[in-house]
Amino acid sequence: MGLKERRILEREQIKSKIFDAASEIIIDEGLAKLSIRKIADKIEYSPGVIYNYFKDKNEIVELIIDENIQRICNSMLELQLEQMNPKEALKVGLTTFANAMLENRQQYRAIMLSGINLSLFREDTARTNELRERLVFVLRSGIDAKVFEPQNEEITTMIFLASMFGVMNTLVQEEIEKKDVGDVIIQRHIEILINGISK
Amino acid sequence: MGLKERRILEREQIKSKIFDAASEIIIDEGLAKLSIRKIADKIEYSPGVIYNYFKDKNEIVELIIDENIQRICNSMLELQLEQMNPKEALKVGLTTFANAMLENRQQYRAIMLSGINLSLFREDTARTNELRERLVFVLRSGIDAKVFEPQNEEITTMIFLASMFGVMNTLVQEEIEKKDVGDVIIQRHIEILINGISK
Amino acid sequence: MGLKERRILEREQIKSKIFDAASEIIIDEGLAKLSIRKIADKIEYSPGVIYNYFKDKNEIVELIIDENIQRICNSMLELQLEQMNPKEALKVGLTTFANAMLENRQQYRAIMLSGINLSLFREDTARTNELRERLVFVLRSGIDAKVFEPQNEEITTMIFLASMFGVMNTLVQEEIEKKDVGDVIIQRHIEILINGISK
Amino acid sequence: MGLKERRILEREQIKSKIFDAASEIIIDEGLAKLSIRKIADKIEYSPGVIYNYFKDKNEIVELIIDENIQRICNSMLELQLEQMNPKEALKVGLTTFANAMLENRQQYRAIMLSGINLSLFREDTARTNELRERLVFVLRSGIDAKVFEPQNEEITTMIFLASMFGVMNTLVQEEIEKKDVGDVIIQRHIEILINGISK
DNA sequence: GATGAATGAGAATTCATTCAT
DNA sequence: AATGAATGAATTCTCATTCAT
Repeated sequence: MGLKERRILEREQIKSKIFDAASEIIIDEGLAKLSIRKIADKIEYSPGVIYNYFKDKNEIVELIIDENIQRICNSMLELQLEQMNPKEALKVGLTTFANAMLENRQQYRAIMLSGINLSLFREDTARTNELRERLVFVLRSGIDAKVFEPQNEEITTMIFLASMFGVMNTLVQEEIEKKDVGDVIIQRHIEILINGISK
Repeated sequence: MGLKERRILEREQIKSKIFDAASEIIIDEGLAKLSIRKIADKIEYSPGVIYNYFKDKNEIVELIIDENIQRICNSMLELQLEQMNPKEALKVGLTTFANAMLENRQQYRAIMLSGINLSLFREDTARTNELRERLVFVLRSGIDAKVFEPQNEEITTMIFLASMFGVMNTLVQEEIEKKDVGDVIIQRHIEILINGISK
Repeated sequence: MGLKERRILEREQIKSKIFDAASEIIIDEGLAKLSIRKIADKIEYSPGVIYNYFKDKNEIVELIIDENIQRICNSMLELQLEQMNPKEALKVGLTTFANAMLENRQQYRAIMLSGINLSLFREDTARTNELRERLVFVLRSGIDAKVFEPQNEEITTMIFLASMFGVMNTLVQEEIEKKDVGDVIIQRHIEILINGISK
Repeated sequence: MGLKERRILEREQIKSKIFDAASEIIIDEGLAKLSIRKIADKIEYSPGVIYNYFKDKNEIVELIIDENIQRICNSMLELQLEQMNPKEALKVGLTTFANAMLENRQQYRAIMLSGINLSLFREDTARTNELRERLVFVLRSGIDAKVFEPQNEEITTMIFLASMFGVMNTLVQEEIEKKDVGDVIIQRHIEILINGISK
């Protein structure tokens, strides 16, 4: 491995370190308490160094949020929902979505609270769009198959996602960390939602 | 009225003034922009005086959040849900709850943003307890009347409230301020939830 | 003297202290080296305190510059130029102007170099306008009296002021502080200018 | 050419590159925006390398200023003033001087802003000395030819140069960039100066 | 009780300079 | 000679809180 490669590698490592430190601070203390100085302290570098790797604090936050949104979306988009019946598809999809969100609890909270989760509904991020379209597709299939009540699929999708967010947020806030309790709540929640739109 | 009483009264009045000023700032500019200086400017007192009435800034914020939670709870607790059939009771109750939350969008957001809405589920505030109990009661009536599926009412209550929070949060964040659009979403949401637990 | 008056007085004193400290720093080290911290160090207060008296650093700088412009303008505007013959009026006016500028050498340099002396020609500050008008009037009188060559008075005024600035700047920079040497140069300069437009 | 010579040549080339990059930045963005990082970016070298060629940032700035002073001086020194009559010589000389200054407005401003144009009068830079001597010579010729008033030529030279600086500074600051307007002012200015010392 | 000046710690950011590689 | 990461001190500004009056 040449010098250049090592440099690049090291660079990536430090970038990761900064990224992870910021994530941890968000997890431990919340987004509002994140500061450049705290990150620097955590990685035991001087504050200025962070600007060698990121444009500004905002870039770090946005990257963390983006990364999480991508991860959450991807988890569901990897599924082969089209091959399942609509109810099953919804159930599997939403469950996967929930689990992906709970994977990084506090980071998810950062997303939720930063006002940036707008993007899930409004901005044209490829992934979030895909996610919504996938859900809309499943709902439409179900309506066509006379399994779901015929209702505006866009609105239903929005409600489902928003509702998921709310329940996830509560789980995180209530610090219901025991997997079994959380799972019961999530399952029941998804059941209610699917029931709620079924004939 | 003796001197003492007047003193106490005056004290309460100033406390209120501070409280209201802080509320207004949160409503107008958001929790992040709330500062002691701003409160002081608004009430036309000096900053220091605020510490004669409140321990610190945090206490004010917590009180405001509490008050809003109370208000939101009360709006629903004032209803005579017992006299309605369970479905109707749920629908009216949740709609009222939603409207109460949307009344002060920014303050509601402050509640969301501070990790304090824990209290809705965990802390033994009289009002929040009552709210939960009321919902549990309605659910139980519905189960007894064979209108709702027999399921753990505590969990269902939690899910309902959390789900409401999620949708409200999205409405506020998406800045869906037109009442009619918001109303459609809220109604559809409540419909899904009630349908979801109905036989 | 009541408490309030004393407070106001003290406030003015501190404001002056800040103002003077800033002036001194400009004088000693130049505008580029002026910083809030340096001011604070000089007055032996904490940096934050400065923001109790001035909006920001810029306000301080602008005030210093304004004040000096006012002072310089006033010195000339107080003269009764109309009662003199045009040549005499010009000579007295420009000499006064020069002396006023040299009074606060470094502050004058701050004005000169800050790019703010624009105002002398462009902005509609009452005083600077008046100054220009006064000179234009003198020139016009001289032209009417066939003492000066008929030429655009606005342009001549601009050239005179700019030329004065240049010579003053050089005197300050060259640190020609001995009054007699400076005076000779200034007198010769003014002579040349007046000669230069005379028939 | 031996290895040593090539090394020296290369060294000079890089030095030039740094120098030119810095000049461009000053021209485009002004002295205040000049930074080592920016220079490094421009020449596509790393920041550290600059310190192999220059002691520090200041040295670069001073060299640029020197160079500009040289250039401005040279523009006038190249003229064959001795072959003209004194008035013509002054007019041509000062006009050339003015145009040379306006060629690089920003750099000229850098000269003004740094207290370094001292050198024009005080330091024994060969070129600036020559410039002053040339003007002194022209003035003396005029005095001998009874065209100019007999007066101290050193002082007159100083006044002329200082006056030119003042007017140039104003032109640059007022952003009078249209050549025709600027030219009128410059010509009128030079006229006044020459008139001012003529019999 | 009220004042409001002052503090001190903290925020983000910039940048000349150094130095191990 | 060149790299570029790191430093450390600097910048402006904000704000909760304290305290002498």
